[in-house]
Amino acid sequence: MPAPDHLTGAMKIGYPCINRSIGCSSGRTFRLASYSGERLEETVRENLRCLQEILRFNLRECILFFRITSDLVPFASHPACTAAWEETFAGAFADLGQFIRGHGMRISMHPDQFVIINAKDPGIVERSVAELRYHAAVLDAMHLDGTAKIQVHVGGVYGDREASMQRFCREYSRLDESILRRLVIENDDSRYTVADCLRIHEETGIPVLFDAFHHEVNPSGTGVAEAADLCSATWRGKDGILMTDYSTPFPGGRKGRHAESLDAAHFSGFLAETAPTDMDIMLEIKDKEASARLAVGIACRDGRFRPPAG
DNA sequence: CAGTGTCAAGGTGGA
DNA sequence: TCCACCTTGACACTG
Repeated sequence: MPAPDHLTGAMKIGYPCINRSIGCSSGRTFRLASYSGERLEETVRENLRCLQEILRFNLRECILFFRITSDLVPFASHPACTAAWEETFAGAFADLGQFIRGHGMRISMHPDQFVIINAKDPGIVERSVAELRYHAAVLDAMHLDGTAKIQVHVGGVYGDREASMQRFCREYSRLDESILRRLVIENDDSRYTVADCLRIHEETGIPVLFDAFHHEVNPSGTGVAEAADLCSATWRGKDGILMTDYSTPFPGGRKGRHAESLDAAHFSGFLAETAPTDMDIMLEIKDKEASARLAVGIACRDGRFRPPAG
């Protein structure tokens, strides 16, 4: 079922992984030491049920962008996990996917720091690929198209930026198609800038997700508006429009930290500045859905977001 | 039962 | 060469 017309093309706003309002988590996990097939199945069942609740909440609030937690299936890429979770929960995943597509929602995932595609140690690369395969399997199980993305950082520098970027390109070309169609890179706060990511894009074709906050902390010669525009051009039709990570600088300065709540004026200014660029915005703000609700209101008022009819 | 140390996985930079 | 830090929530143990 295609997304309703009134939802396509409009900016979508969202938040990552956790909803603090509804009293359940879709990322419940447990210690590896207490791993068992039963424990896994019980946890995944509960996580999927909660994910459904979060998405229903989001729909009510016109929050149409959401990042699914990497802990949805705990230890999925670990050798300890031999469970056929894709089969066991095929129906639940399919239902979630139908809900997402039917309401014109967009999904991303963001494996954490341990996924290093350009690592020098082949073992790290191998574990990273396994983790990416798991992320792709989750999105595939929901039958989501190529606009549902998996975002990663470029990786380590290892004292030689050029060689490390080349290593990224080399490893990238070896990835499965199921990963390639979803993988995007993101500029980070200390290693690889937007300019670095764009160079990797030129070599590989990989889309560049724009992290506005990281770009402020770790700039590369362009302003926010131009950087957003340049990143936007790396996304093709099948990728959907640009994804942007946005957060307000933490008051009081400690760089890299995320603010407790959205700075409405700053956000409004950001929207105005980047107005020419079509994008979906992920708010990396500690209070999660509260800020997303506020942002939806602001974007609505500023004419960047059209709520669903009815 | 509240408080808190620890958790699969890495890279970086200072000592 | 080693260790704290990055950033984060929550599991699971301790008293």
